Amino acid sequence: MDAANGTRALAHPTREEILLEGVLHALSDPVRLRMVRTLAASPERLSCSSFDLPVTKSTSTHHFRVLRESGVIRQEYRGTSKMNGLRRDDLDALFPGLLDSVLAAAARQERSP
Amino acid sequence: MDAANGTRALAHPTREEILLEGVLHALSDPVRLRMVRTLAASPERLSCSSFDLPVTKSTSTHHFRVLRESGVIRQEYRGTSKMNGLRRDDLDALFPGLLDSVLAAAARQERSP
DNA sequence: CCTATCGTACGACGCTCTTCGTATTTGGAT
DNA sequence: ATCCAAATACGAAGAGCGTCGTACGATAGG
Repeated sequence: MDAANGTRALAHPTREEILLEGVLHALSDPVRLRMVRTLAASPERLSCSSFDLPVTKSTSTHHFRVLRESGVIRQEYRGTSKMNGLRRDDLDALFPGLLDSVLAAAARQERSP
Repeated sequence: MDAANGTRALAHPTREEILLEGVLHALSDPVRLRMVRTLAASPERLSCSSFDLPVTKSTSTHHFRVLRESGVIRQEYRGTSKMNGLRRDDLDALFPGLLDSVLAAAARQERSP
C-alpha cells in the first residue's frame, strides 16, 4: 500500500544465521519435505497456491513460514501472490551436499513403498 | 541372568523400515546430533556412560531410544553397559551421502561461531 | 549375599508443534 | 468504486517433545 515497489518486506535469516538443526527440523516434516521437493523440481519460483497439499491454506502458510525462517526457502511478494524459491546457493555453501542427498533420499524412498 | 550370552533383546527397525523423516527429526535435536557426532568420531562402539552430555541420565536414555527407533544407531547390551554404534551401512545404503553431509555440516558449523 | 554400577520405567511439567476455522488485509480486475 | 482471489493473523484444540526426579531392574564383583 505504501512501498514504492509495491512489495512488502519479509524477514529472512542471513546465510550466517542459518542453523543446521533448524534446517533438519524443517525438512523432517512430511508436508514441508514435499514442498521442498516440489520447489526443487521446478526451475522457476512458485506461488503458494500452485502447491497441491493435503492441508488447509492456514496450515500451509505456517509451513511456508517455518521453511522461510529456517533459511530453506526465500519468499517474496508479487502482487497478491507470494513467490517461493529454494535457497540453493546458501544451503549448498553452508552444508555442501546436504540438500541434494535429502532430495535424492526422498525420491528414492517414494519409489519403494 | 538367564540368557546364554547375557544380552537382553532390544527393538530395532529393519533397514526397510527406516524413514527419512524420522532420521531427519532424530538428527535435528542438538543433543542427539552431538551423540551421533561422537559416535561417528569413534571407530569402536561406545557405552552410554562414555558420552559427556549436558542432560541427565533419564534424558539421555530417551535420546538414545529416539536414535535407535529411528534407525540411526544400533544398541546392544553388554553386561550392565549398553554399547552404541552408528548404523552407517544401513544409512548409507538408504540415503547415500546424507550422513556424511550432515556430519560435515555439523563440524563446519561448530567451527564458525 | 550384599553392594555398587549401569541403564530403564514411570509420571510430571512446560514448551513447541501441527492443524484448523474465521476474520482480515492486500492488490489486481471488473 | 466494487468485487474477488491470495495470503495472513489470530486464536484454539490436541498431540508431541525435551527435560527431570525418583524408584526400579539387571549385572558384575567382592
